[in-house]
Amino acid sequence: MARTTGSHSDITGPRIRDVAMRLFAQHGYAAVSMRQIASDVGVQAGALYNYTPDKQSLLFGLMQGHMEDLLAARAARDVPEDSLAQLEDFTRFHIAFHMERADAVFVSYMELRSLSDENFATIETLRRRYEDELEQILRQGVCTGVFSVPDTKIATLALIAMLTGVNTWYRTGGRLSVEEVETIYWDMVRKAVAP
Amino acid sequence: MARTTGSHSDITGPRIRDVAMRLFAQHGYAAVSMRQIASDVGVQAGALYNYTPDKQSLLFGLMQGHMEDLLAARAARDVPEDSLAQLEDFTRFHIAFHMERADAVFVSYMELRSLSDENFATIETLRRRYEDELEQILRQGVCTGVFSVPDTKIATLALIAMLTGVNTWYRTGGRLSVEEVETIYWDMVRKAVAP
DNA sequence: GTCTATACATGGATAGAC
DNA sequence: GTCTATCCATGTATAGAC
Repeated sequence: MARTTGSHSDITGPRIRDVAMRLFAQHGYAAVSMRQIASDVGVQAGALYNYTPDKQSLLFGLMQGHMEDLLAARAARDVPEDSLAQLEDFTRFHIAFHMERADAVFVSYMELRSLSDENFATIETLRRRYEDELEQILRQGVCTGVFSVPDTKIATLALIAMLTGVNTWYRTGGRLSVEEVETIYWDMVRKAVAP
Repeated sequence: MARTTGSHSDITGPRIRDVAMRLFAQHGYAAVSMRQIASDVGVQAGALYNYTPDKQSLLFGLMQGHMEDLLAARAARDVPEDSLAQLEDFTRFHIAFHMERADAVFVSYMELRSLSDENFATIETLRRRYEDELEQILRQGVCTGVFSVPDTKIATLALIAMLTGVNTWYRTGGRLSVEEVETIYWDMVRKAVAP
């Protein structure tokens, strides 16, 4: 059936999000203009406001979407029984998920300060929920003597920082596959928390 | 002796750098205006240009100064003989140095993309030189069997990411002293690279 | 060395025609 | 749903007086 010329609501929306994510990751939220986003999408600046009330909401939607994808993907996973297998599963999941979404990870970490207070609180809650999963694994393992760490909260943050650091150097098409990177990091994680 | 009223070249210069570092860390380079920096310093915007040719040079000077401080502080240290002691020394040095300069560390990492191509290359060279020191320690230790890591380059980046991650959670005046934090991280680093 | 004043570009966001 | 045109705020940087 016929559609009015120039009407692409089902295409333009996702395209705006894709382009904004890429530009925010590359140059930073504050350094990217709505005109630049529109130009890359192939529309005029005014058209963007059919999809987002303002620039801040566009950023927040991207970050919230990323965090919810992360939690949903994590929740969809079968959790092994013993602590060591759980930690390996978390490590491999974290690396694989984050390597596939370099832009979203970068934006979600770097642009926390660009969020309004209210939006920041929302994202922080989601991020904390994810961190808590790792801390639970560590805490239980410490209880049963499978792991030994000086402080489960600090170890959680230290491991996540280490794992997310993959994004600073990994480039798709490099000499290592995702699985090889997973294995390299798992080796270090396993030993770092060993008794 | 008398000084012309309103003349403070020896005070204003450092103040501009301090204020700019703090504001860049808090809001990001692109989000901070020269007017805002001037306002916090207590001068008019035009006066800033007696101290920096432009905003980009101000950022670059801050980052270059930080990296040179880092390398100088590192070079001033006595290097222990055996690999394990070298790694502990590096770990404690990195944490203590970075914890004391949270703003500079944050800016130097987050604002790499705000640098011009030429300035970026200069900073990258300095950063690489620092990373190479850690990689040398790891490489030698692997040779002599003191350490075992899957890949010294990746291990270097993983450890630095983990250590620098302290800055995401540590706040001065918290429950842990700098030395306690050093010890907690050293425990994990030591084990992570153990054979 | 700092000020006031300003040139000039670019930003977010909106109004109304199609 | 998109466009053109525009409002108005804010940005970097400079000129010239003091």
